[in-house]
Amino acid sequence: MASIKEIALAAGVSTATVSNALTGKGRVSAQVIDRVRAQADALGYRPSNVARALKTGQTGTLGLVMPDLTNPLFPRMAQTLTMAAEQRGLGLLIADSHGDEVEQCEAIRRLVDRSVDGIVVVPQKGTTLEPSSVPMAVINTASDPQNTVCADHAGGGMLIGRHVADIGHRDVVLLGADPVSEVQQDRITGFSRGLMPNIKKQVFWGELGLRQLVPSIRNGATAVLTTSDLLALRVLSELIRAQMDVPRDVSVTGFDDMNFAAIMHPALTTVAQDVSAIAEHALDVLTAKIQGQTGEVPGATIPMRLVTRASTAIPK
Amino acid sequence: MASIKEIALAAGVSTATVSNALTGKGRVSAQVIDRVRAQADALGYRPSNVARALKTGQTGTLGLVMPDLTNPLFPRMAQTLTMAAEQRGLGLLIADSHGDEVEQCEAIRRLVDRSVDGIVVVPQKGTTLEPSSVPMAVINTASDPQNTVCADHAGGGMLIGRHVADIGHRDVVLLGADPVSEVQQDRITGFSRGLMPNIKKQVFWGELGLRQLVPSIRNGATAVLTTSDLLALRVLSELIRAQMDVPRDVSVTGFDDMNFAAIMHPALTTVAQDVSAIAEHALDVLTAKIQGQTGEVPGATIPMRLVTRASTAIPK
DNA sequence: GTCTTCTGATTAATCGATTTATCAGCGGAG
DNA sequence: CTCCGCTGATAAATCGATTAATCAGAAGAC
Repeated sequence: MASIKEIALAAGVSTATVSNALTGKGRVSAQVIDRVRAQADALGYRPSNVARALKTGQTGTLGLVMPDLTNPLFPRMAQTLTMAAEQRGLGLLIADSHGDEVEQCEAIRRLVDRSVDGIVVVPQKGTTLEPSSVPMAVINTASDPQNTVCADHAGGGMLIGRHVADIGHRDVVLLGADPVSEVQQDRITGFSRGLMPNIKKQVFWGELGLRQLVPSIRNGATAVLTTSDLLALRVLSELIRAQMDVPRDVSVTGFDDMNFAAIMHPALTTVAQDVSAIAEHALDVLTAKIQGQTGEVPGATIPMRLVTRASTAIPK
Repeated sequence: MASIKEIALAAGVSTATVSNALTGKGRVSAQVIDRVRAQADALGYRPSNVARALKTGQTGTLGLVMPDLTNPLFPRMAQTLTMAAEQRGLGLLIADSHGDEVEQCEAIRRLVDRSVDGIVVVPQKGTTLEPSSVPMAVINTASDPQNTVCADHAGGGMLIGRHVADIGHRDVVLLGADPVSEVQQDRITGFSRGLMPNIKKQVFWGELGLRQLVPSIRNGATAVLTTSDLLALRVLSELIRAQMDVPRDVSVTGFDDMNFAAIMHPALTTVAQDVSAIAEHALDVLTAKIQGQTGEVPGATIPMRLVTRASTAIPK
């Protein structure tokens, strides 16, 4: 309600002096600063950052574009980014690109129209971003050339692969949900790399893959490595329906360590992303870009952590 | 980049006329409107809503305050609200009140400082909101006097209770996570109301309650009604550990129909919120308040929908 | 004593839109 | 012919801050 003008009037100085006193810029005597500060909080002054934004061209607000939130990891990312932004005194406007590349562009345009200072994008599977007027940070996967920071999906896959190999599996099924997703491709690649070369590997995708599962196991496979916890859950249902026990008859792994992974039965062996490290890094890069650092930053890759639980065991 | 001034120059008119032509206010001849529009999109003009906000006092941005996002329903609400706001041409700033009543106030203050036009609050369990200078809409539960709109938690509980009673259960355990939560209290109340009066009911809470479960079942209980899907998942693990089969030995129900409820094993009987109806109503009320409707709107209650799946069955 | 320098503050422009008050011109009424 | 009313457009104020330019006065240099 109270503006800089009222404070100026009350303190008997000019608005410029009030601004300088409150922001610490310019030259103001100590006593005047005190007087202005006193009047400011006597009047319950809160600066209008709309006005400030108009003059300075910075709104102190970032945008976040997320793919459709069916994947429960995204909300976690959104929340972590919100908190990380908050700590830097920034707001976060969230936009949703519900599964559509066109909508993704639209979402970015909307955010730009709302004059955000920068945008964090978790891109739609298999899309490329057109360059925009505002700085961007991309959270995707190492194999995306536009990538700014991401979890080490391939590395996480390797951890899983090596774990399964270590405990003795020699015939393994790799299951992904959608081959269009670069992230899932990288995870599958990681699996293969983590398993020894002499291990038999079969890669399946989607619904079709789910149906190929049981035959493969009857044919000798002893482990199913999936590219998401949700997918692992579906695999579990499928196996139970086929009267198979996890982990006695077959080991199953997930990816991302979602909230239910620890409490489901059997508890799921999976790998966890360091979401907060990713968020922090994304904002670091983005704020640097906003402040005009021009140098191209190489994409950072945050290691994943193996979480071994009950769903993997030594093959019989 | 291009401002109203450049358009004015290019079209040979004043800035006032440009503004009038583009917004459809004031008196402008048809030809001038055409000329201005042509220049506007020739220059790729995008209005600065920072400037607009400064003059009009409306930013076209709403705030959303959520409790800590451990509950996976909240992200869904956040996403739905984001989309609903988007459709109305509004932005949504999300703030998190990580589990703390003080933080909740802080979050609201931060949003007000960012000059949002109104705030949607999903309050922290067992807290009250202090009145603020900006319009608010509260999404909580019917028994909260500040409530604006909510799912019919008691009604949902009733649906569950009645379903379980209908299929023949006569000794039932009601399990909640935290008695401080008004929402969970209402759900439990609903359970009781849905079950016939002659049915034996025991109410348990939290970790302690989880440990009382198996004894109660050994003692004759045939169904466990929980106040959340996540809790139901934990119950399932507990029962499997005790060598009990769901639903053969005991029926289990959840609440909210979260993403994993349909694909876990056994698939979970639960009730679903009409999240999008709730979001729409919240925004309707909020925008009405912003436009100055002063009349107190009575809290609306959106019915829930029973989803029967494999986790409930006729008791043996 | 004059000239420079530095300090502490003010004046006024500015950001980009909206909006009120004003104005020029034109047609019709009297 | 003059006055009124209407239309289409403009000038200028305004929102609330930031900031470049300016200025008055005191202190220090020579």
